Amino acid sequence: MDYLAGLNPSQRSAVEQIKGPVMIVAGAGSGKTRVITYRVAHLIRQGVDPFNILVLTFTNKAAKEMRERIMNVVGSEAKNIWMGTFHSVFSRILRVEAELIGYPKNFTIYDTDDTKSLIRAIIKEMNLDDKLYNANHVYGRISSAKNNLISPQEYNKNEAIMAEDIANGRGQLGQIYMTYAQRCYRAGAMDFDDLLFKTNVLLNKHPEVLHKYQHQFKYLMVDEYQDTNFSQYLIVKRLAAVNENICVVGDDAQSIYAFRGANIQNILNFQKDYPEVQVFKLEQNYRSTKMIVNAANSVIEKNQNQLEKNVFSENEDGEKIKVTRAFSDNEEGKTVAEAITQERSLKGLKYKDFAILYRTNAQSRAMEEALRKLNVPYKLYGGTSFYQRKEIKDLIAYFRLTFNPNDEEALKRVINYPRRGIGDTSLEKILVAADKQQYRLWDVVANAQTFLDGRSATAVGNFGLMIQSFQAVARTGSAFDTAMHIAQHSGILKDLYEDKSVEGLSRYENIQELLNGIKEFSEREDIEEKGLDIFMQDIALLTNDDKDKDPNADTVSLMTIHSSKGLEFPVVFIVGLEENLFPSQLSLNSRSELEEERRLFYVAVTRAEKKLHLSYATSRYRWGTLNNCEPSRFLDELNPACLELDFQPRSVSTGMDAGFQSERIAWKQKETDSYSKPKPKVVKTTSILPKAHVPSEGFAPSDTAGLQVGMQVEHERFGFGKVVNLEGNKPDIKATIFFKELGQKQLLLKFAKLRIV
DNA sequence: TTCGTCTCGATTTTT
DNA sequence: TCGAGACGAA
Repeated sequence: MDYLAGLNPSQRSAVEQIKGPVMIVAGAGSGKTRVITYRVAHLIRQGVDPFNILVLTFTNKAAKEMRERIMNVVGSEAKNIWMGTFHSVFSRILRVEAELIGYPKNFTIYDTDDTKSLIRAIIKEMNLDDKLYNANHVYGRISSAKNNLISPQEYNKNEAIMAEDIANGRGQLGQIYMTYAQRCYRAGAMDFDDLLFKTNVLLNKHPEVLHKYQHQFKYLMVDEYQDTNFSQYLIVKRLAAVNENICVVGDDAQSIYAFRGANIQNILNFQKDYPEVQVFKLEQNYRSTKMIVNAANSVIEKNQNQLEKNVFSENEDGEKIKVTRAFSDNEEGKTVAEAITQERSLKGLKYKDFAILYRTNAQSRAMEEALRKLNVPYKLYGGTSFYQRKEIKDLIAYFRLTFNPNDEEALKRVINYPRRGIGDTSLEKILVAADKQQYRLWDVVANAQTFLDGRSATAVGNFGLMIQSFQAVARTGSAFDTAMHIAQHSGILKDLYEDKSVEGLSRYENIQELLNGIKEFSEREDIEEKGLDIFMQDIALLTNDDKDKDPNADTVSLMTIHSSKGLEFPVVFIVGLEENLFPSQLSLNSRSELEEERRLFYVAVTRAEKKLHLSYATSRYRWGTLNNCEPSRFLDELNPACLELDFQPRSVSTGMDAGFQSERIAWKQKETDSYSKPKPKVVKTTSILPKAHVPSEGFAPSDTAGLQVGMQVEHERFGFGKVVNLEGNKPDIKATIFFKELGQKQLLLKFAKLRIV
């Protein structure tokens, strides 16, 4: 039981409570992973068969790490635990049970690109306006329907949803969803959301299957529970219904994926779902200094509706948080880079002790340039992953087609790559033929002569024969031999080899790397089935999972705050603390979105162990134009006692207690000044707008959903006014407002920042 | 069918 | 600014 010795009392009781529903509320840096891994180890030590334990995580990386750590305690038994991401665990189950719900066992998993491409195709086929039916928007809509377990049929029957779509001028959305689902079904494909949606269908329609897994998974644990969506919630709830040995771990303060359907209510309501739940709170932060923890607390307390907890640190007080103001994004980069070199030599730190976190990927450019100038080695996280590269996706599309020739997206991708004279027209004919007669795609391809004529029939026929030959090879060959055969005979390898450009070379190398990976897989001794089809099964579920990131490399880490979740660094820089950037402009419409931004800021702050730097620029290039920026409201929200400014904030009033609020006002003042005495400056659309009105203190735009004619409003710049008319449909509602100072103006509600008075 | 030019749109993204 | 997708000409 020595592993229990290193735990504090609340950690220890959370580990030891193995029966019944348990909720562990784990504050940032409170040793959460430790508790989960020890709890699983403890279950096994108490005689629970690893095979009866299911642990669900959100990332492959988390699953992998935990498994390794559990192995350190209990040894190789840990191999038999069911542990993985929601998607990987349930796709594994679906591969076994797929036929019960009408899918082939070797169904394809459509990734986001496949999904969007199919949606785009459907929108086109239906002759809809692709501006109005923007593929991203439609995808979001379908995805959230699935996450809330609304089937296409239910979607179309649901009056509220239909009314909303019609009000938005998108009455055909339900039809698109319907068609999309049919096309996926016909292609033998599931998208990411389907892996959970169809699992729910399976468990719902087949009580015997539900029963089987309920009895197999006697103990359930869910990590990052605050990030679960309804679909995931229900799967967990169903599986746990018999034994109720369910333990969820999470931190509502770190819920940052609501925009993707995560429902923070799942964790907030857990106690309602299981009234007899045992709640354990891990409140001691072992990661950060008191200063950082206090600062973080001072921010997060501005959110309403939280699980009550008191995160504290017994570490050293630590240094104050340094706030830097720069004139531009480039200057911000420069100060950060200089601070890193300085602090590194001053404190004897390594480059890998530093991280630069930002809200949006676009911000990395200025940072990268500055680091390069000072020869600071850095590593950029995020971005396109290996498996998202075009050449990799192309080759994989051939693999997909070999095992599931009805895979429409794979077919579209490679039927004419490399070039073989099958253009859009022929492809369209194939799709139309399949659609009209409800044939499977492959039936059309394999019988090309029936549907096409002349040259294109031959070309498509040959393509079909080629895929068949791949299937024959796959039946007997090893994963590697099959993959190599396909790479060669599809013409991909040749096509890339002939491209001698730098990019072409690296594409060729990437293919080599994929093939090497498959070779390694072929030679693995710990698994029995080693066909290419097995290798393919999880490939869509792999992401950046750091096949190339060497954790020992001494480099500064650059990443978005989202991808920093779960990580920690001695010194952290959070850059771009400006209104409309962080918090993001798009989050200002609703309280809940703003609260999510605040949680994001909380996550960022709590990544730091020893020292935190914050910075903002007063101007920044965005989409090619120079914009003026104001300091983020989050700077105001931090406890001023934790801050150390490297400049004198201009104060309009006393000069004392000058927070960023006054800095912001001062900034506005400055804009007004510069307005009165024009100087050669980069003219920006917003800066030439009237600035006469100084918004009332604490001005924050209201949710304008309920705005009605006759209401009094305040506009950030135009001042007070009265709504005289509203026209158009959401989200393009146009309001006519009569402003006291400026007269009548028309504003689009989605842009205008209005406060309802 | 293919290739070059144009236009639009643009957060975050564990899967 | 940058990239993907659409569109039009050869």
